[in-house]
Amino acid sequence: MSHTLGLRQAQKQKTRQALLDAALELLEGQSLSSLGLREVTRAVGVAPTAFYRHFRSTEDLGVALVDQALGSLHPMIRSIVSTTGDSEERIARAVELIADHVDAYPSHVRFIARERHGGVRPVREAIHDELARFAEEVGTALATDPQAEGWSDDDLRMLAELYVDQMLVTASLFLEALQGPEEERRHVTGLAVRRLRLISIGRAHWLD
Amino acid sequence: MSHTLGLRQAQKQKTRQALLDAALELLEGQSLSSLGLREVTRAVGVAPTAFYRHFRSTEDLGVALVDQALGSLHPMIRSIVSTTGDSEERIARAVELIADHVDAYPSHVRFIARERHGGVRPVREAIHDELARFAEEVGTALATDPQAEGWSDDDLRMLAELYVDQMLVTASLFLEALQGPEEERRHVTGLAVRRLRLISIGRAHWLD
DNA sequence: TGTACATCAGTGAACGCGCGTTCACTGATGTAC
DNA sequence: TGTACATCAGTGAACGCGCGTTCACTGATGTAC
Repeated sequence: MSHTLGLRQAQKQKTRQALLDAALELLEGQSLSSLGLREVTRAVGVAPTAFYRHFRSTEDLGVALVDQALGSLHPMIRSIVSTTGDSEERIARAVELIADHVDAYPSHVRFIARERHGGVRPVREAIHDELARFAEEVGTALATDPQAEGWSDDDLRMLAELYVDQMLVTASLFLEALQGPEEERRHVTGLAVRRLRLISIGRAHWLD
Repeated sequence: MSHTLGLRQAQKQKTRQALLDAALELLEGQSLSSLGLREVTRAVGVAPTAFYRHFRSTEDLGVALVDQALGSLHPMIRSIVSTTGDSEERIARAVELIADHVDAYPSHVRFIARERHGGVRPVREAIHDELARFAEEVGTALATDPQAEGWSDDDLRMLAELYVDQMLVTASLFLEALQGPEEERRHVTGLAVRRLRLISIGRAHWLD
């Protein structure tokens, strides 16, 4: 029979997740470097000291949030990468998937955009490392594409990083448009599609 | 005869600038949303209350920093835009100018990268507005290029924004490489050049 | 199944500290005559 | 040029407050027999 968590462990996980969720919500209006431990526990409804049963510090909590936020991004990247069809179809599908992701996890996207260049080094580095892994994955996928014939490893890596960057920039634009009218979101969609189209054209003529 | 500031006004400006400089330095290790007024005055060596003679709050100081940081960026953009020569020469020159700018004003670049998606709305908006003006300027310059014939206003705008984004991304990469070995900086240079080259190629074949 | 003991997530009081903000002030600079 | 008054950048004491961290604790859950 499979191992079920004891009651105690399960309750602990629940509190931990509540702390992470509360922190993420509080981070919509501020940066991690100003997030207080007491703020978080107050939002959850536990004593401040309970925080230490789960994290050493808010910095430590921030690193855990990176795992969570980029964990939700990973499947989306896999989807985009594994989409089949011609260039134009794949672009449309990628932008659609990004928009859906922002709808589903706006606070994850905000957290990553904010802390990617934020004031807390370990968090910045965790994001950086994870994004490098994404680029690696995208690069590997690109390498299997017939279009990649004749490309150097360095150039493929460059393209992969450009795609990952564009994905984050696009997600960030959708996030800004989240509150706005439908028209604004369509504008972002159009912009993102044309950016990717330009990159795609550049890619097609790279070896000319 | 020209108007010279009185002694009193001159001294006030000096203190104000000292506050801005001290804040910028403190912001190398944290975000604006956690910057304290007392920290800043302590670094300058004035009483905490003196702060209020110059700014309503650290948020207000942040907006003033945006003016200063993007003010230093503006001439660089003009330089890049007004560079003549073929595509490859202009790309090399642009990347060189960006690298030099990061060397000259690393804390300006760090501040903009950090607060562009940071936790303080008025600062975020001030950066956003100013970057939109930069894109406008780049777009106007692009429109005069013979290569722009047949391009829609929307597509030109898209390209201009892509260039402004790339400039910031590149500046941010140079910033990360600032502490590292010369080799890393050459790597960033190569990467940035090839990114711009890919965009340039996409641009050349946009109307195919 | 029942009992005795161990574990440990969450508590609540207490601490010293630095924060932002107020206020009446001082004394150098500026201005009017 | 000198004098009398106004301005105002910077001061220093005081305030109430929320912060992160410590500590001994409680009582539900887990384990050994």
